[in-house]
Amino acid sequence: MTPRGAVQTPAFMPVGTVGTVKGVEIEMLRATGAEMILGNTYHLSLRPGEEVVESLGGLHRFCGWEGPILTDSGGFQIFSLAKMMKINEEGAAFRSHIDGRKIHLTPEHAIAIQEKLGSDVAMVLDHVVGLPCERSKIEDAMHRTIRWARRCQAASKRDDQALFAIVQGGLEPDVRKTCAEELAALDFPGYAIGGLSVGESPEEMYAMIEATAPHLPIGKPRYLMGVGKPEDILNGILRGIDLFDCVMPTRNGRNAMGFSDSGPIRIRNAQYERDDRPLEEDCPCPACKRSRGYLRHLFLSKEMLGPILMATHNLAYYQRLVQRARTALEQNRFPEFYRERMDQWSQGATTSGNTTE
RNA sequence: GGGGGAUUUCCCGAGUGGCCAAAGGGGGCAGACUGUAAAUCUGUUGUCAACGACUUCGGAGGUUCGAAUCCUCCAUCCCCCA
Repeated sequence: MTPRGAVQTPAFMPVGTVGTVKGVEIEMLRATGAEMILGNTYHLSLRPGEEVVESLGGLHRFCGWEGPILTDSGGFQIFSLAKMMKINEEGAAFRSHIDGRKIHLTPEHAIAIQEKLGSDVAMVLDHVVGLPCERSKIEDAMHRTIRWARRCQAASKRDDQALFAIVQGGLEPDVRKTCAEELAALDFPGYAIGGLSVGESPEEMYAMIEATAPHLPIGKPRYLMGVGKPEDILNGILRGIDLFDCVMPTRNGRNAMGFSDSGPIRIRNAQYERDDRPLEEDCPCPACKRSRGYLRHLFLSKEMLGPILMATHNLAYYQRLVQRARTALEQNRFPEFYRERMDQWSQGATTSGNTTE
């Protein structure tokens, strides 16, 4: 599927914004079962700069990950760094979050940067708006995203790099549909659904996937950007999504939350002080060779191994989750698997996060 | 033996008549985190029948309408002079 090998889908791609999946060494990352990871155009362009990455052999060699890499375009930063960004038809003008200098990111720049980084999949520059948002703004952003997608397509030259388009449209089903159809006509090798998990409810998000997916070309990868919690992943798969990425396993892991089949485990909580069990009984990750009590101790002691182990566990958990989903799909029993998982997670939630006492 | 300084809520440490259940840190407890400005952020941390009441600032008395804050004695610790 990519020049660096196939990726089994549905797949979860860990996020390595600045050329590292935070806290997780490449060896460990591979061991979790991850096949493809993310990098970020905006961040890497700011530091160390795409020229530097290129001169050091491209992003793969630079960071040591030999598998496929997808780079995000910086479109998400139009949303997340909105306070220091101005947008117009030409592109986005950022104030660097590092040193305050002005950065111009146009669709053409976004492509040029990603070509220098040498990722396997590049993303078009899109216009992400936070939700809720008034319809007129959503329409503007959607049309701009399509115009920018055309410009990205025109600027794209590397034939060893796929370029994915991104569907926008906020919470307006018909705007999503229009966007999907117009982008589908442009014949991109893959399509993403963007602008979700930016303030809306899970139900609204699922509804938007349903409003979009049917209008995307059949047989091409569908990537739900930035999503999400374990239950969001399964809900995405249920609605036909092939690719996911999210900072949640790494960030929440660093912040002492572990994911499990019984729901989230806030490992700092006093209830785990003398808990001899691993986070998850059958998990093969290095964190699960230790007790919850030990992991808690690491966090309370502010030892860096805590975040490292927890992030690693979460990535392993996410990989095992999509792996199990793949198996269930192959065996034609995904709905059962889905039901089973959702039931157990919601059970864990009703017992106030107290997983197994 | 003489002189001076200290003692504050779990810890450190502000506060020197009312606006003090008492600043600020730390620690504890709980929560948040969805294409990463995040190893970050938020709330909470005397007790209770709790928009009110009660008990706290080394101990015991006292002054005052009112004391962590002023006075007396006691205890403990530190410094200086013998």
